[in-house]
Amino acid sequence: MPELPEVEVLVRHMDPLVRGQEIQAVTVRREKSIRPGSRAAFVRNLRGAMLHGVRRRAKYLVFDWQPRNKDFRRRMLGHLGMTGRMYLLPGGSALPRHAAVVIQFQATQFVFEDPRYFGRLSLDLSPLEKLGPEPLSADFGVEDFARVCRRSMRPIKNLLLDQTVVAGLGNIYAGEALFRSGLSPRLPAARIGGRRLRRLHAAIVAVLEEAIELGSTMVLDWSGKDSGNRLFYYGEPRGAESAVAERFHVYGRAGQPCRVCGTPIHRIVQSGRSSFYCRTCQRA
DNA sequence: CACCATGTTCCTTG
DNA sequence: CCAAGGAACATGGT
Repeated sequence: MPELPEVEVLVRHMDPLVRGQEIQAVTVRREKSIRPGSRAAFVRNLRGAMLHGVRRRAKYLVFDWQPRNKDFRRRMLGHLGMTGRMYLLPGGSALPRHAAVVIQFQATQFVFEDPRYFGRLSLDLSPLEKLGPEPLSADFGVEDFARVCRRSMRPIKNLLLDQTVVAGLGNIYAGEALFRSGLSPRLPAARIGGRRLRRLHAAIVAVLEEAIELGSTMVLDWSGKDSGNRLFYYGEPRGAESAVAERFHVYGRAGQPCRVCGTPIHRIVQSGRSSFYCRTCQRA
């Protein structure tokens, strides 16, 4: 489920539910999901801690708490990888097969489930240091963004996936932002002029904001059972069926007509990943 | 059976 | 040093 908007919506749901909760017990059912780090150190640091809350940075979740011993760590990083989910279940509920880590609160249990094990939890916060600006904050300035683009010959799609350039875009929203700004994903970044770069910058912000807005209108399937709309674990939309169905303009739509001009959406592979775009609306 | 998949990191090659 | 490609991680959907 993980690009910036999905993590943001998850955090907004989860923060009020974990804030003020005391960690009674921690079960690491899959040690590889604590990475880097060991099960023993992880459990020792979390047990007895009082959660302050959870927030988002790029695609990461940052949990912070008051540890039971002042020498213990007070923050944890979470990443959902490709298929990770985090949710709360009533205490004592049956766990899904791929529940990797379970944290017990008073009446509920936090579950980190991840079939593919690309996601992780860790007490090591250092990955945050390498991240570029948050796209929805004032740190994401159009001038800085333009400067980075102008000195790179990499295809713009690849640049948008680079978390040091802007933090939080993934394959879906990078492609959607390029569609919205009318740019081919193959364009060498340095060949995009100031005007088009400004349009791209604005498209990145708009695409992310709209996705968060859409996600916020849905009811989370808090049980974690629903595979939801196949990409994320949102449950049913509240009176916004069509918005969900038409959520993407290009992602996953190879062969289907462009919503603007009707040209079949084209699929190419860049750096081993699919890029979808309209060859009429998105020019080189 | 085949192919594809929202992410990151590491390694090799140019 | 930079950029690109492939592999690895391991499973599930179509």
